[in-house]
Amino acid sequence: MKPLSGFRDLLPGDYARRRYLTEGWRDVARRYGFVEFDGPTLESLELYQKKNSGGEILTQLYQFTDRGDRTVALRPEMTPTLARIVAAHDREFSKPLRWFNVGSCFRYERQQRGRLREFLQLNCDLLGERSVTADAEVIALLIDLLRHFGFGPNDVTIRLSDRLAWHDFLEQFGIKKENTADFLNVVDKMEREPQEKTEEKISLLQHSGLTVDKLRDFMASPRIPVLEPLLEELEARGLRDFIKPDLSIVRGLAYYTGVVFEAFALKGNLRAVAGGGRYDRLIHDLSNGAVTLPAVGFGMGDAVMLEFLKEVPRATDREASFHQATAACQVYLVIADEAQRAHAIRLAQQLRDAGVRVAFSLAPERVGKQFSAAENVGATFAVMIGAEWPQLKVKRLSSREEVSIPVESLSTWLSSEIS
RNA sequence: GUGGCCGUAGCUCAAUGGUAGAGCUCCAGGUUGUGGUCCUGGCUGUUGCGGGUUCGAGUCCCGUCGGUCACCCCA
Repeated sequence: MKPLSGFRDLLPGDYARRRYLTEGWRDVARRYGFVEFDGPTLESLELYQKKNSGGEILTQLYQFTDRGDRTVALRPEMTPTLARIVAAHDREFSKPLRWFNVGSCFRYERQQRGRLREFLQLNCDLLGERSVTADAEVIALLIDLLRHFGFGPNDVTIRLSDRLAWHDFLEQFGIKKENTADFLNVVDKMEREPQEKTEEKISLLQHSGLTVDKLRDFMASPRIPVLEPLLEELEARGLRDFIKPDLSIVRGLAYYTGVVFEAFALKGNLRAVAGGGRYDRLIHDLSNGAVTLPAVGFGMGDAVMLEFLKEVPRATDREASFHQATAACQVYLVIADEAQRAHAIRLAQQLRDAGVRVAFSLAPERVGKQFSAAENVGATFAVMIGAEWPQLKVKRLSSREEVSIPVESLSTWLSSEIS
């Protein structure tokens, strides 16, 4: 019996990796004053259809009709849920809101490395603030998340763009607002398509004098005026190294209105590890105009991150030390003399009361086996309880150093050794 | 959704169309107090599944399911 395609069983080792990731996410998000919230995994299909998410994501929905004849969908992303919740509780919170969430999302896609049908996503959103500082704050949080896991500017780049730059550009050529979305779609694809195809697409849109060359010139322009204030803020934070302005980033979701960005892994042939942007109209539209809240945020997926962590040695080392520090057990009691078992069990209990992670052999076993078991559960120390009770031998398994100490000083000894 | 490659023991893999194997893991031993590298023994397979060709199919053909890579797109 295997799980469904694109879904995962998490064995303890896998789950430890997930914990490393999610604990890091929460730790860094809280450093920025973000608070955690959650919402339902299943939503009304309508939430995603209403001009909101738009585009590709609608074709990837896990949707069905429930027993009450409601058309529902597993959430493919968190933002519509967040927007719905915030619109409903607008008056209960002072602004701005700094909210984050860690939860499962679902997309019916063909799976490959770093892409699954159920994945965990970190979502961080700053709501109720229109200023560029809010954009900077959110992008700084994204960068700090990456730095926290050991990634530097040589490992990952934030490609940064702004849809406003495109709106201004299109206005010069008299391209109508209703054609903007189609046009951004052309930009989104032009990196990957032959020039003739791009030309053909452009000619289909009503315009005056726009050519592919002009488009390329614009995209190659060294300065993007609308981005300057944001870049200055990031410079002031010392995070400019991570940023690469890139007008080809427009993103597929329909609701973005301003700055958009994607964090790209430069190693391991991976894909975007995170993406987001400003969506100042989503909450307004979702609430039919009842609530207007500007917002900016991003999502980061676990599937790509878990692969990415394996690609960068510095990140891998950092993760390894986490796993060592959180191993199943710190102390393994080796019962060398069965006559002392009662003492050993009492000792185990005392240590556990003191917060130490302790295990021991549940049945009589050869000392050699017990040492193997100590190794296998990742214990730092083996404490041997034998005929010389109440004297104990304490062995550090990594170095094989052994000291002999009386049982009453074990607790003190351990607390000074376990850092 | 489109295309390429691959499905053999828990894992990694082998087997010119002719009796399904190895290494690792796991389990039990190496008699009575010391583990990562020793020795011995043991367990596990409807060769992904279903058809077909053949005296005979893990091997060839078709379908199907699963994995993987690329496209697509994105976390």
